[in-house]
Amino acid sequence: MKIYKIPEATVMRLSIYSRYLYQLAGDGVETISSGEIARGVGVSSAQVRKDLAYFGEFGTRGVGYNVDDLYGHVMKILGLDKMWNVIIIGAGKLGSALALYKGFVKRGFNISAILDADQGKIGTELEKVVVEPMDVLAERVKEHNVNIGIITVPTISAQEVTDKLVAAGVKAILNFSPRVLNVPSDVILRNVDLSVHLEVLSFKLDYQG
Amino acid sequence: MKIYKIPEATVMRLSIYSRYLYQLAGDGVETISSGEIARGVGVSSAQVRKDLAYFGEFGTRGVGYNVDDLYGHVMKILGLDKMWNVIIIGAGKLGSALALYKGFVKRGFNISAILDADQGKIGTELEKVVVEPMDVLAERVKEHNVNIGIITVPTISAQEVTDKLVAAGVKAILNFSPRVLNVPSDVILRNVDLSVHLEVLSFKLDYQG
DNA sequence: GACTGTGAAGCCATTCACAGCT
DNA sequence: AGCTGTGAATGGCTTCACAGTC
Repeated sequence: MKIYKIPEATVMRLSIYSRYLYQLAGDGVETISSGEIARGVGVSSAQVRKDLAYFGEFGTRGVGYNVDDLYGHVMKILGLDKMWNVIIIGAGKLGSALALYKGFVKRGFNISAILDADQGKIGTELEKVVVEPMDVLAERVKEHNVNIGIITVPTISAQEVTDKLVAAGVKAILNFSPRVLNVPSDVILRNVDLSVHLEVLSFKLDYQG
Repeated sequence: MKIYKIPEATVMRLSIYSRYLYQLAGDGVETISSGEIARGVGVSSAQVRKDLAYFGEFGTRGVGYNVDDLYGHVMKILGLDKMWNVIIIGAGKLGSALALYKGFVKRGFNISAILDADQGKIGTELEKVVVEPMDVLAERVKEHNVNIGIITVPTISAQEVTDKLVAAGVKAILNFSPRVLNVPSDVILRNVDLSVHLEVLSFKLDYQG
C-alpha cells in the first residue's frame, strides 16, 4: 500500500464500482471477483485490481472480494463515510434539478442551501430547502459548515460567485458554467460542461457513422 | 492532415475552444494565437496546436489564427454545422432541465420530443415540447429523424429504454443513468454520471486537504 | 483451479523544442 | 521577431503475464 499520486480516472471508476457494489450487496451477493466487477461496470479486470491496489489489499487470492467489506473500503476511500455539506448557487433549471436529485443525498451529500440573484426565484421551495438571496452566502457557509459549492449561474456571473465562495471558505467547487474560473491553489475546482458530451456524440456521428 | 485516431480528450477540448472562439468573435477579436486560446480555456499552447493539427492547418505562422475562420472550422469538425434532432426519455427533474437548457439549442441540438412512462407527467408542457407517453417513441424518432437519444430514466428501466431507442434506429445515446448499457457496436454510447464529479471532490477534499 | 496483487511492457496523450513561415 | 506545425521526448495510464495464495 503506497499512496503517491492517484490517477483521477481511478477515482472516477471507484465511484462507479461503489454503486455497483451497493447494488450487489442489496441483491445479497456475498463474494465477487474482479472479473465480475469488470463486466458489471464495463472495464477490464486488471483495471479493477490496479485501481484497488492503490489503496490496499482488499481481496483474497483464489476467492475474490467480500462485497460488503469492499463496499465499505471504497466508500471510505472516496470520503463518503461522512456527510458533506453542499451549497448550490443558481436556482435555474439545472440548479433546481441538482438540488432535488436523490442520488446526491443517498451518497452523503446534504444540500444545505440554494441561492439565486433573481428576486423572482427567492422564496421558491425545493423540497426542504428554500431559495435564498445571494447575500446570505457567507452566513450559510459558516452556519452549515459547507465544504462544497456547486455553480449553476450564467457564465457572466460565474467568477464573481466563485470569489464569494472562496472568500467564505469553501474548499471545493463544482462548476457547471462554461467558463474558466480562477481559484487559489488550495481550492479544488472541477468543471462539468454538459454541452461537451452532446458535441462528442455529434463529432462521432459525423466522423464514424 | 492525417485522420486516423482522434483522442476523445481532443474532441472535448475542441468543444471548449469553440465556445471560447464564439465569445471572442462576439467581442470583435479578429486574430488570436494558440497561447491566448490556451490561457482562455486553461490548457497549454502546444496542446491547442496539436489538437488543431489533427484536422489541418488553420493558422498563419508568425501571426496566429483568424477567429471567425477557426470558429467555422472547429464547428464543422464537431459536426455542428448542421442540426441534430434529440429525443429525451425521462421527464424527471434532470430530463426537464435538459429539455429547457438553452445551451443545447444554441449549439444546434433540437429537442424533438420528451417522453415519460409516468402517466402523471404526460401532457406537461416544457416550453415548445409536451411530455408524451413512451409508446410514441418509434413514431417520433422516424417523424423527426432523431439522431441522438438522451436517457434520464431511473436505473431500473434504462436498458429497456435503450433497446427501444436502438430498435427505432437512434445511432447515439447519452446516458445519465448510473448503469452499464448494452448497445450494438454501431451505436455510439456515452455515459455521464453526475454523482461521480461530486465524489471526486469528496475524495480530493479528504486526500489532499 | 481460481483469483488476487504487481512488476514490466505497451500504448496513448501531453509537452518539448525547433524548423519553417510571415 | 513572432507564432505555427510537428517530430522527438516524456510522462502517465492501461494491459499483460505471472508469482503468490487459498
